[in-house]
Amino acid sequence: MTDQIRCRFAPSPTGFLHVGSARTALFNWLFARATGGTFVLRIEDTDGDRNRLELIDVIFEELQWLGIDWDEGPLYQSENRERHRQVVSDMVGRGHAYLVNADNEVVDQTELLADHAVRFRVPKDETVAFDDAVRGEVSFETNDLEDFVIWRSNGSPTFLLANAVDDADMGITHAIRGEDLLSSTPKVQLLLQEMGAVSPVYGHLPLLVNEQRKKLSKRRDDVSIADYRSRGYLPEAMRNYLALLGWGPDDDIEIRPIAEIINKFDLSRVNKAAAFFDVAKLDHFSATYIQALSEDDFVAQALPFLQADERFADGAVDPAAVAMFGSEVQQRVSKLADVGDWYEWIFVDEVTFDEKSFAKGLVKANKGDEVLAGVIEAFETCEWRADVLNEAVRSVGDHLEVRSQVPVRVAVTGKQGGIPLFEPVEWLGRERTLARLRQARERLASV
RNA sequence: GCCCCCAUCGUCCAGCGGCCUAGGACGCCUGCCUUUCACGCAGGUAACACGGGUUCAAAUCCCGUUGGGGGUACCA
Repeated sequence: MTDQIRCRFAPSPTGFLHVGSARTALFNWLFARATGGTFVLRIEDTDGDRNRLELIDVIFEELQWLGIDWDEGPLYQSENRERHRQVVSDMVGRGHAYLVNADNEVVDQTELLADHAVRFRVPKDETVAFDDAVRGEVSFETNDLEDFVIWRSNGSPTFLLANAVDDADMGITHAIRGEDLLSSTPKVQLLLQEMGAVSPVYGHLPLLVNEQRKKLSKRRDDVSIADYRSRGYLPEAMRNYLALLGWGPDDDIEIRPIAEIINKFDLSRVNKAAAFFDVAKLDHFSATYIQALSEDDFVAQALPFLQADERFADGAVDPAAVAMFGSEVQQRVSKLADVGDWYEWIFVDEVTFDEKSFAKGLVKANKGDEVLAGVIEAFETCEWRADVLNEAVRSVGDHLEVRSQVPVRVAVTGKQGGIPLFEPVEWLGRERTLARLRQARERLASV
């Protein structure tokens, strides 16, 4: 049981889950699942900011949404305050750490004092080396390290101290985290060493970067998992995509069930170079997962997004109609928030013309007005059935020797592209369709 | 500045000394399908940063250069 792997995801309670953090959580989870190890969730609330519990819940929700479950925890670092204090106090007692006042002047005391911070006494002329699980041998000289703070003057431990103590206490065997923490590793190792604790194996994941190749930042970049969730990306797609940032299976198959990913995952084969979070590729993954949904499932998942879509009046979205054209929409979207684009003309009272479409599909179209006139005439009396409507439009086009569908489509939907036209038109009904056709003709005449 | 890390198509990965005239995916382009758009299918475009070694043989190992990034807080 001693070689049982234990890894952890240790976010700080910021109130949202960053895509980079999510990737870190995912890799830890994959590693645990791949090795039969234990995945622990620990909240690094070193400031003891427990009144922000609801912010922590957001992180749990996003992890659950991604299908990342944990075996132990959540544990709160703030609950180990006394233990942390004891460790710091012991270090001071042993002379391996010292007090410092508000002006950063050394205070010669062997007991912890209020309003005094504690700095760790970094040994001189030593080399701290460790074998990083993804990077291999990494080493630092202690002479390059300053005596860092391990205990704040407000009576709380710093990340460095709490991290070292908790990993040791929890028997964490592998600490897999972002590369931004690489240079803090020697400090943690020094702490561990001083405590006489065994160091976990560290594995530093390559950073996720933006197009400028800078670390993804909350301010500049679109980084909240919640945002992607609210845009209707499927969690399986997001998880699959995230798994491929910094790692790839040796058989080149990218989109695959999570069980296979777990099977193929190998921490030692994780990349070292930073990766760009490419939304275009995410879109492709998401589209693929959406297409794989059953039609019923797609409709059920799309409905809430349509109902929340501000383009539609209350009650305008007819679930039966959504279901009727569901499969056509399903193969055209990459995220659920986009379904409204395809249903828009169907559920809206008055279509808004896309200027480019209107110009191309009607103004510049060959005999656009004549097509509309012919179709209006046919639609006034023909049987109101999709196939009949389709034939009528074709026949008008044949007589005029032009392609007649696009002008009609633009007139009725306001746009050039879209799902097959005639079934929705049948659903729309004669009156509304005719009204749109006539309105388009008037608009055309006024150009 | 100092410390550390990194370097294969525009992007994400495969490649772990010979199978590489470098493979897959996204994107982009072309064609097919289709009186719309998309899906699908078939093609195409495009990379081992540079310079030295080591070796019979290097994208793969070593060194250097250049470039990029991270850290350098009583944030984590």
